[in-house]
Amino acid sequence: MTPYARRVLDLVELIPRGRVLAYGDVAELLGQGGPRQVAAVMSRHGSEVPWHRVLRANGTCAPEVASRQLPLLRRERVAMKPDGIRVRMVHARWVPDDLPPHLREADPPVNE
DNA sequence: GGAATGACGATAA
DNA sequence: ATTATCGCCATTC
Repeated sequence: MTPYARRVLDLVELIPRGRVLAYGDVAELLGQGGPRQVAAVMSRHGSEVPWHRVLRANGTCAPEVASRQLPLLRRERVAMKPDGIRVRMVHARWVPDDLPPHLREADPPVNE
């Protein structure tokens, strides 16, 4: 398990029940990597965390896991669009007010 | 160390 | 609405 993967999982752990983040949101909050890097971590280690609270930016689930993910989201009463397969990101997206310091940057600048 | 990979995202057609 | 293209970047070959 790489240090980067560790931070991704630590952040996903913090997503409250009933709220979600896009892969890209996780990357941006960490200030490192991108959506695909977060997705790669979830693919390998997702089972260790509330993986179902991470999905695509447009509110859809990754096709590979949609059949398992959708019921879990509904069970948490996550706001869905009328089609029932897309999350209303504008309502369900989690906006953390303060994030633990250790999730910030991998190598903090030793200077400045 | 360079190339390939990929639970993505934004945009264009 | 759907498909195609390209950028992204940590990890893995």
